[in-house]
Amino acid sequence: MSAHAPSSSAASPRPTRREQILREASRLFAARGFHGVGVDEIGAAVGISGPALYRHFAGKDAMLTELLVGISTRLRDGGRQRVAEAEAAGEPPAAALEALVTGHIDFALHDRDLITLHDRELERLRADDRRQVRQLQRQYVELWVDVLRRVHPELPPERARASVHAVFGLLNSTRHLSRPDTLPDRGATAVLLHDMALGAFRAAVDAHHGRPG
Amino acid sequence: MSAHAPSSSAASPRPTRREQILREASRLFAARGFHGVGVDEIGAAVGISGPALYRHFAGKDAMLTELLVGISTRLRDGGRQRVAEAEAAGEPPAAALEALVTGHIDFALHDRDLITLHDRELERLRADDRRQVRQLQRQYVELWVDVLRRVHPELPPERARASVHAVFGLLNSTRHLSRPDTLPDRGATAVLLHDMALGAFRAAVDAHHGRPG
DNA sequence: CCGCCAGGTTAACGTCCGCTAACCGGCGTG
DNA sequence: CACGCCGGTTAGCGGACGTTAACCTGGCGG
Repeated sequence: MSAHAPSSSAASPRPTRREQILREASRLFAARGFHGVGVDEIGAAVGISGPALYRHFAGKDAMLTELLVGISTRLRDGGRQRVAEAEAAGEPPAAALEALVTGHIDFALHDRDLITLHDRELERLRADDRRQVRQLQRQYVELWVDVLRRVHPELPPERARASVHAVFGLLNSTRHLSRPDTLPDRGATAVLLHDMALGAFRAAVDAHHGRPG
Repeated sequence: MSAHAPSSSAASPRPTRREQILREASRLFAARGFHGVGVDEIGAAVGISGPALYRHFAGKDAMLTELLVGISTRLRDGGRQRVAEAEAAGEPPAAALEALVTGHIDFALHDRDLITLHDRELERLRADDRRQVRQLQRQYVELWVDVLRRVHPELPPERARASVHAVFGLLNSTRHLSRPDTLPDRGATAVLLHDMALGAFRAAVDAHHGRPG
């Protein structure tokens, strides 16, 4: 991969050209699919045209790679940090799980296009890049599984993993949501998703002991 | 649309050529995306090659259209039928909701590729076909919303709709699941998803009254 | 037995697309 | 002031892709 990405941390007021391109590319890829968007179109979206993109990226594939590796990394690292903070504060595992849920929702609401891409266009990557992204995703899942099983040690690993995948599906549904026709504001949506995710987890646990009568 | 589809009901032992093509096309489209699959590839998957497909379909677009219209119609009609049956049997609304959940899970587990396609490749349709599919999807969502609000009349419509979308996300996560590395059998997965879906709905309702302390 | 047609084949066409080549202007630095 | 290079431009190439054309064949009805 190319060496010095501009260290995608807190929002810079003046986005660099690279960042503009990545932003527009993610928007277009999410809307029409990787193969459905041409380089001319991406260029036009940032006011330059066509082959000028090659001054910033090795090719169209490199843009998708950077987007997917970027979001997978940020998800994993953000999750790790939240869990570490909760533990450092001496909070119980349940608090760490809530922190994971809240963090993921923030991500899904803020970077909707990237959330869409990262489970939709993974197969378009070159084999080695795909392996890398899958590893990052797996580490993120395992982080959730570990925390979930610390809250409910009686939950078998495969069952915990399936529950986590299901909750990801629930949380990532924000991509269908959040259009003007839905809930009033993002806050309400976030709270609703938070509660539903925890409710789903609780149901997965309750059902595993005898069913609740 | 072309007139006489072979009335896609119960599994015929000898699938017609058209059905073979649709099956393989859905598999390939789900795996690599509509634009990522060539007609030669689809042909090869059923043992014929390339342009022979045009003896059965007007074009590549027509295959996708038929797949998406087909699954959207079957989802909506299947849901309507289950709700009608529950009502005819004099069962309470909660039973109808459970029937919807169970039916959707059956669908998601059995037609995984189609479930994937129908929220992933919608934008590739021609405008009028897209409108039709969206209308079918909307009717399916509204069916769920109506049943859900019959179970919990105090739930505001927008909140109910958001909950339904979130549960769809949860249920459709089977597409990530059900690989060999997950739960032992489909039955266990189905039960888990069923319980989590109902748990998520309950949480959406509980949170709406004062939070449970 | 003839002919037709359903359902294949291969060849070819036109377009689109990713990418490279060649060129160029402006601006910061020695 | 000259120069280099960063970041643009347009032209064009090569290959892939959807689709059409032209042709072929085997089985079935009259």
